[in-house]
Amino acid sequence: MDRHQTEKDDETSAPGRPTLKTLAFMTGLGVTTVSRALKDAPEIGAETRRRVQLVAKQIGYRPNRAGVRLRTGKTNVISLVLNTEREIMSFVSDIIYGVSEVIADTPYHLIVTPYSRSQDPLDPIRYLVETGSADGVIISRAQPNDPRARYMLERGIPFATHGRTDMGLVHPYHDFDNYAFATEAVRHLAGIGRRRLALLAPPVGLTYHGHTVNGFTDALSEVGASEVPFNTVSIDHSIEQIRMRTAQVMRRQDRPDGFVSSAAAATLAVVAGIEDAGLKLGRDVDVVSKQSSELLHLFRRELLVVNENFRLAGSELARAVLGWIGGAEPGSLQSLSAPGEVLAYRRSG
Amino acid sequence: MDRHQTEKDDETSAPGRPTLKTLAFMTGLGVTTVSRALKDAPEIGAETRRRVQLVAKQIGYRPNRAGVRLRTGKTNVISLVLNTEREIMSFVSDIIYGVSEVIADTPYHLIVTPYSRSQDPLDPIRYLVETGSADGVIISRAQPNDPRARYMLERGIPFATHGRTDMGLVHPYHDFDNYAFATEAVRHLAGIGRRRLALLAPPVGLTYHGHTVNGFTDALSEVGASEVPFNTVSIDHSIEQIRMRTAQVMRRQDRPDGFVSSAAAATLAVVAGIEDAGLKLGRDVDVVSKQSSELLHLFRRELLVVNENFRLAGSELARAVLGWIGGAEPGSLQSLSAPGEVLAYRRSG
DNA sequence: GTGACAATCTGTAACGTTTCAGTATATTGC
DNA sequence: GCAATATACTGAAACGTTACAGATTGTCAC
Repeated sequence: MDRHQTEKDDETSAPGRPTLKTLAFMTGLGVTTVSRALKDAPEIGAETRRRVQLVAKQIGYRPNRAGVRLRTGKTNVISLVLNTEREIMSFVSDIIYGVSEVIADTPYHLIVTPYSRSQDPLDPIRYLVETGSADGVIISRAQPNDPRARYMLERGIPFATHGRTDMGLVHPYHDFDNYAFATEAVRHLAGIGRRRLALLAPPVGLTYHGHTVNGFTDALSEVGASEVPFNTVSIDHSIEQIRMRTAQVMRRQDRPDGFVSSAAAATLAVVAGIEDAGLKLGRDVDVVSKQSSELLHLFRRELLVVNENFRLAGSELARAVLGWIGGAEPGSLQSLSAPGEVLAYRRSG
Repeated sequence: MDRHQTEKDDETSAPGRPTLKTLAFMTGLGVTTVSRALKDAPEIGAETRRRVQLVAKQIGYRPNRAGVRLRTGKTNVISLVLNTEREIMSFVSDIIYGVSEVIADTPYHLIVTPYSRSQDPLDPIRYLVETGSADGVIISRAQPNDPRARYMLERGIPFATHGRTDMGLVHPYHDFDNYAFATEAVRHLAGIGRRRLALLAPPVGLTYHGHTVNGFTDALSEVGASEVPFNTVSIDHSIEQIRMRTAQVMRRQDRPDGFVSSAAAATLAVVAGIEDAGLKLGRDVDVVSKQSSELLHLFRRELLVVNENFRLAGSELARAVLGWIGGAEPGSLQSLSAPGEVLAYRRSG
């Protein structure tokens, strides 16, 4: 009766995709043996192993994800959690591709889990953890005291953050060295004679706001330049708001003669504001901006740029999560990307 | 013995997330009844139904995806298939958010399936279909004779394409009316006195290349303007190539006095090329460009723009796939987005 | 020859869900 | 009062996988 049951289905039911049962029938072995043979278990004879693997390859066997997931809890999914309104456009695109590159030859799938302004950023994380929807999570916009990181750390679910936290807790991250970016930017501006600098910073809640501001102010005192306060807007504000505030500050007599901007789109707004005030980039004022795709030099050739590679960030983050899932020490999965030189495409005037 | 088995686990094993078994124990019903009650099956008493649903809500029951998927084959996954190298940056970002909006209050997850230049575009589709990894697929960069669409149509897997095909086969799609875009662009340029126009078109293989070219040439003869051939580059070419070719053509004496460009990034390159040749936008030549984020007017205020909304495209595509999955007629799930007016931010000179 | 032991292989159960084929109980027709 | 039928519920089996606890050999020491 058992025997009967075991054999009745498979030789006839060819149409579906092959399963362990199919392989078992074809090789004349038990499904357990096949299962173990496929993962190179030592208690299976070497020849049997090869034989099973050969047949599996030939007929294109692919383990059923639902079966594995149900049995083991392993989802083979990495979730990328993104803010629907606030992420930089090229960030989304590049980080996805970066992650994809790394997981391409693994069984992992990438799922994108979005959340919107109105929601608690913890919501999507809770969902993922409670439903066990992913083996690992990547979050962006890290905060010094990040409830999401804390939450995942408590539940023991592997994750990596884009940006660092500052809670005395150790976890994988990848970050761009925004302190170095800001200091280099200030030094460069000082080097071309700029002395009154303004910073268009990242939004206040995020960790790299602090890094950027610190780099900026440290370098200011190093080179003996002064700061023109410009903290009523951040790169998260709308193009229009940034443009207006820039125009305002540029119309004052104590206006800045140099800007440091943390994002390319925001830089477009800053330049527009400068020109609204009737001033000329490269003559009256210089702007150093981060950019993630090499387009700013087309916009205004006088712009000074520092490149940040989000695709690299994506790869690093993916590597970090996979590493943690694979059992590596979280502390060994942290990386910091150094900014390159400040690039001047061409000076005008 | 059965009895014993059935009851032994659940009252004690609280820690894990609730399953149908948990609910069955709590309500004193069988798992079958609970399962049916949760999906409002008519053969379950009205009061029982309400009771089960109440308890389920209270304890936060969520069906286990792996269980459902294994049993029914339903994955509750939509896959967005993207070309790692060729997609427009903002397209990736916006379409993901557009899709997300629509699937937010459904059980669907969005997985991103990338493929690179080197691969056959059919590869990722085959993978998805063979492994049954998604209930529905969204593809971009539709071709007149699209093997991916044909393949999925043959296997009966629901999908939607960004862009139309032209194979006499009916399937859901969303498209921007690029024919209308091109005609409007040409008319506008003619309206401001431009008579020798060049088109920076989409790459030749894609369906909307044809739409754009047809709109362009039809409108040319309508307004009695002439075409300056510019088909050695497309918007898929690199910034540098487009820039160089533009500069070349602008140095000839029979140079164009108007451009129509199908993508914003490419437009930056065109403008750079124009200026390389020592000419001035808005005086010597005008450019009408599509854009998907409202940034071009910051770049050069003389640019003429037509907006294309990729977030909308994402939503429409998601709605289309879900509709097909839900049993709607594929032919009823097609939409075309009309371009708005050509927007002139400010004329110079 | 026998007991011990390693080397290979195997069946059963379980993960959580839905479908199928029932089983009780109440209701109806007559 | 009894069969037929509707109503409300139920257990068993199956989806494909892996872990567990064997089972069957063959080999070796003595």
